[in-house]
Amino acid sequence: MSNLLFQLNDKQKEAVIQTEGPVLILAGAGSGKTRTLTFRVAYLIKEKKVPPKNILAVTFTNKAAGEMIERIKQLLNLPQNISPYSQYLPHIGTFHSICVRILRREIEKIGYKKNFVIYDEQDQQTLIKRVIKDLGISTDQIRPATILGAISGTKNNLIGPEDFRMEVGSYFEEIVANCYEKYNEYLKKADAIDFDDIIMLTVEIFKKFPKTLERYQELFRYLMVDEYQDTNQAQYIFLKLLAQKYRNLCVVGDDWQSIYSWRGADVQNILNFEKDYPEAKVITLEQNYRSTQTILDAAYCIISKNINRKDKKLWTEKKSDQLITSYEALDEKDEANFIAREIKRLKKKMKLKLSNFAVLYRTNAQSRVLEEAFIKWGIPYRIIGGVKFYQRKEIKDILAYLFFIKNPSDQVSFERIINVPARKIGTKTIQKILSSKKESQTILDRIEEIVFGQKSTEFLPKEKVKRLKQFFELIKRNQDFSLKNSVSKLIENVFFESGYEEMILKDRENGEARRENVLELLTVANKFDNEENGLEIFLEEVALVSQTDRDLEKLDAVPLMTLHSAKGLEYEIVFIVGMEEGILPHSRSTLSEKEMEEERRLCYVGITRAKQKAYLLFTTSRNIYGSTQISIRSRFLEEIDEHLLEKISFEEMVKINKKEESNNEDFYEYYEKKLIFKKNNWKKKSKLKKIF
DNA sequence: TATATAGTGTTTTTT
DNA sequence: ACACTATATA
Repeated sequence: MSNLLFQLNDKQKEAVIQTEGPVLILAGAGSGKTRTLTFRVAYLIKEKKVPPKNILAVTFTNKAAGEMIERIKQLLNLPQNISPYSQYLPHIGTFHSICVRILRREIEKIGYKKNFVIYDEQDQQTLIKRVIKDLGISTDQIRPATILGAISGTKNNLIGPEDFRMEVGSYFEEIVANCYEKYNEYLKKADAIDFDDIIMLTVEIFKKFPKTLERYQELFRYLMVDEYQDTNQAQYIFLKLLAQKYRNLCVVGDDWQSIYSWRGADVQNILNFEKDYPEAKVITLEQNYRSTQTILDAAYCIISKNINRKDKKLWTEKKSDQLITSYEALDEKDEANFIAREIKRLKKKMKLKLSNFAVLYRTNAQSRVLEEAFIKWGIPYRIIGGVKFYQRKEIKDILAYLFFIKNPSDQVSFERIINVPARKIGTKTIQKILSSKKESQTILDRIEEIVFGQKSTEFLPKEKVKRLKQFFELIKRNQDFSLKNSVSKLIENVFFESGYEEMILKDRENGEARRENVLELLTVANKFDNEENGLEIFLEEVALVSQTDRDLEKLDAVPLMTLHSAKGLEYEIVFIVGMEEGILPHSRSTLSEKEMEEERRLCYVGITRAKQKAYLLFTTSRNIYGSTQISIRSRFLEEIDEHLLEKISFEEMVKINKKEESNNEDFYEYYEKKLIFKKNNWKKKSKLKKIF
């Protein structure tokens, strides 16, 4: 182990051996924070002889947790196939996965059933719409998403419906208060909790039951938290309560990379750590192992304009041989073509893989033009983020069947599947079933009653009863089936029997692809086939896992993603597009200084992803919401010192490419046309547009 | 209940 | 430009 410490620099070592008491590690971009954290865990176990089960490490993504477990296994020389719940491994997971585990054991204390289901964003949407409808609120003025956002923010601040009502100060808040109450009521009726509840209810239990809290304080004696700048109030209190007794709380983060405040993350948590824990040891990791000094300097130019931050100065031993390149494109198409061109050129010249590049943008809408250009130039690309696997309709539908089979009270899942595939059962019939249902009755039981009851045809038309009976039998059959068969077999069964397969294959265009998605789900489910209560574990995992780790990394392709998705990643060459006022910084952020600081951090995160070189692109004019607008260079671009920048004009770009690749017909032809286009000025734009 | 049409609002999304 | 949703109509 002490051998291993040689692999760390002095500051990192300091952070590792300071095992007792509160520790704040301010880890700059690329300073090896995950490495430090992992070593610290290994050090605690090997040198300090702390039992692994007394260590809790919290990350923000399942991916990060998975990677950390892998690295710790290696450091501790543990077998690869060891169970993640083994006593030889510390507890490592996201806030949500840790809290769900706690809730499964303790939630009955506060009157919930312990086999609750977890509603994701889509489920929440459906539920809140139902609430709004039932309360008779008009959606002309207020959008469901706004109300949901307000409720979520409130939950993140640990404010319950009653407390919220007391603080109501406006008409809008009054509506939110009403919705909040009913929303929670409906959740409870469906034995469901939402993402925010996972943390909030755990804290509630800790506060109400000191004995229970103490048990967890004893268990998690050593606490470590990654990405601390992204914690919200609820998570902050959760940690505070757990750390109260032993005060062994080590947090790692970088206030300069806080980019999720709009989701409730509070930078103040990291900025105030020393106030909360006056005896805290503060260690700053400033040596950067990723980028060149030029990149670090340029990034510093931008971040240094922020007032609300701790100061630090990143440095590197890497020498800089490349400046930051800025390119003024004619429009977004030229911008995209420049990148495609440049990637082709550099890939050859520097012997890079496509996955060594990355294109980053502020908004998802910007990806389309890029995709078109990559297709045109025949460059494989991959969109990171975007529509997630588990959010695709066919996957959600099949999962809803499983959820309903497992929990026949689950109203959201019920409404999702009752008429998919079409069974001619609409809102009217659904309404009748639900409103006639007794409190203690499951939805399925009520349907059974209707279908087999004496006066069934008085209650509903014959046709509907027949359809409902088919649905009832489908669910019943599969409930029985699920008792004797594996999850994957169950999925298969549901997929065929429900007529879902038949339905999606009618979609000539995407049917086959959608079918393959379901088959992909089957592959995921296979992993749970040998587990005791496979269905349960499978649904749990599916509710908490996003799709990030499912990216097929095999194919070499250029990753395209938002600046947010890029956090934590690194690439040799990084392109940031749309360095324009209104895009980066985004127009919605220009009103408040706080939000402007976040945009600046976003830009900082983007630039510091680059190991060798960063390109900053902007346009002269851009098509936005269907109309062309003249663009203004981003203030962030102006903030970078002149001597760090190399500006390439359109003509220079053409010259470089002609010289280096005069044999490429495609390219030659394209730029000839573009040159003519530019000479011909703006007036003829529409005419020439057709050529490209 | 399914489908056509007009109207609307456009950030970011680790769980 | 475009996708999504609420409303009208078959």
